[in-house]
Amino acid sequence: MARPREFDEVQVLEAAGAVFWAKGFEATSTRDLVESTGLTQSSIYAAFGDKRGIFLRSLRHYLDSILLERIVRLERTKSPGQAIVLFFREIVDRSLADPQHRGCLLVNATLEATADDHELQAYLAGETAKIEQFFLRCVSAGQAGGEIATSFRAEDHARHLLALLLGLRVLARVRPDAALLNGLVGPGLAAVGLAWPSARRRPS
Amino acid sequence: MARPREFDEVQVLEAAGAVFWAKGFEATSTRDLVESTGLTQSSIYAAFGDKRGIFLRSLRHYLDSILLERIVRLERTKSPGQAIVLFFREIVDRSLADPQHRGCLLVNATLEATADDHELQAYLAGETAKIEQFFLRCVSAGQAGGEIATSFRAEDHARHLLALLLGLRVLARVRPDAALLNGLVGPGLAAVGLAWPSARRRPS
DNA sequence: GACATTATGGATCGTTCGCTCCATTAATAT
DNA sequence: ATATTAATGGAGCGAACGATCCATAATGTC
Repeated sequence: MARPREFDEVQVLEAAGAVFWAKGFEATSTRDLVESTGLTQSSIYAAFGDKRGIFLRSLRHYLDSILLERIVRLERTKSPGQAIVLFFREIVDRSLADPQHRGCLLVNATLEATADDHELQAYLAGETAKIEQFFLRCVSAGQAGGEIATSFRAEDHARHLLALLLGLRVLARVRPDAALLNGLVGPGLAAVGLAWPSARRRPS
Repeated sequence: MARPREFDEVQVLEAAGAVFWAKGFEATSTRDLVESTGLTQSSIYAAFGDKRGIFLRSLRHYLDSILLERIVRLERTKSPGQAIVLFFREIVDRSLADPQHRGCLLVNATLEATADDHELQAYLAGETAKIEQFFLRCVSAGQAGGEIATSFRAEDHARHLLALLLGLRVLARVRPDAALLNGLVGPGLAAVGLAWPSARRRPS
């Protein structure tokens, strides 16, 4: 047909996503993207349309390759309760391991999206709902199997776990402290009747 | 001495804060501030130094007049457990009542602050720590009085409540839904042994 | 090998950005 | 009154912004 691309799209999306992740959409300039991806402005605009386009693409790539992958992997190989516990285990560990303390690209994007941007709002709402549905499936199955507390409806347990996750990711950005992040998960998981390995229960 | 100011500083800080709250720091231009405050650029720069200056001042005003006020008021007039419950009650109600779905200015600012901005990071970390300390005082007193569960150390209960609050505020921005926001608080407060009035326990 | 098609590199477009200059206005101090 | 100090209004600064144009390079089709 024509001249082929010289760049690998996945590599470019990850390079661009890393900058958006660290600095946010507004604070990232197209020159920043040129520097991080190695592409020229021409190539970026030819391939992705505009700045918003490459942002949405890198956000989608991040969600599919990291978040969705984690959900699928845990749900396939672990029990419902263990899937929840290990989900939080991985999030905490990755949050603490990131020297840039970037938190979660989805959360960062969510807080930067304005109310009038209906398209992005709808997409972000849908993605958080995916996480919620993952928790819901785990809780429902866990309740049926006796692994998870039936104190509340599965829907509300799932909502609570979602909020716990998002709050954890906010704190990961501003206070990436092991005692804080590990400590808060214990009571959170206790609400659904799950034990958090690193939790120290109150000496009594 | 000299010519007095023609504007009311509190009004200006609230007008500026409202814009930063809705759009974020980067997406707010100094022209936006001119429009929302009614001041000229000259007056803004003379009074607050630069864009960052008026942002920090309006953030501080927001925290002192809304968040800190709420903490002081509830802690003075309510029992430890009820202070926690009513704190979440007010947050949920205000989140649902805001037609712009702005969430929380503190959370928004936290997610926009980059890791290299040590001054802002330290300030934001300190403010979240203030909320955590409020929860800690309530939990400690509540545990001593038998109102709050002693299942975990008071520190971890407080950390969990902080994460719950921040997660709630994230969801308030992207999914301001009554069933979601009310539903997630029930299991969260149950972890500390508190009842959430609007919670529907599982029919069994 | 000529042609059509697409990618690339680099310059550059018009706009908006944060911010400043300066003349003017309004107050107090002497 | 006059001098002094600070706030105001408006024009405008240089720089950075998102985005585009165009000549050139690299491929497949015929």
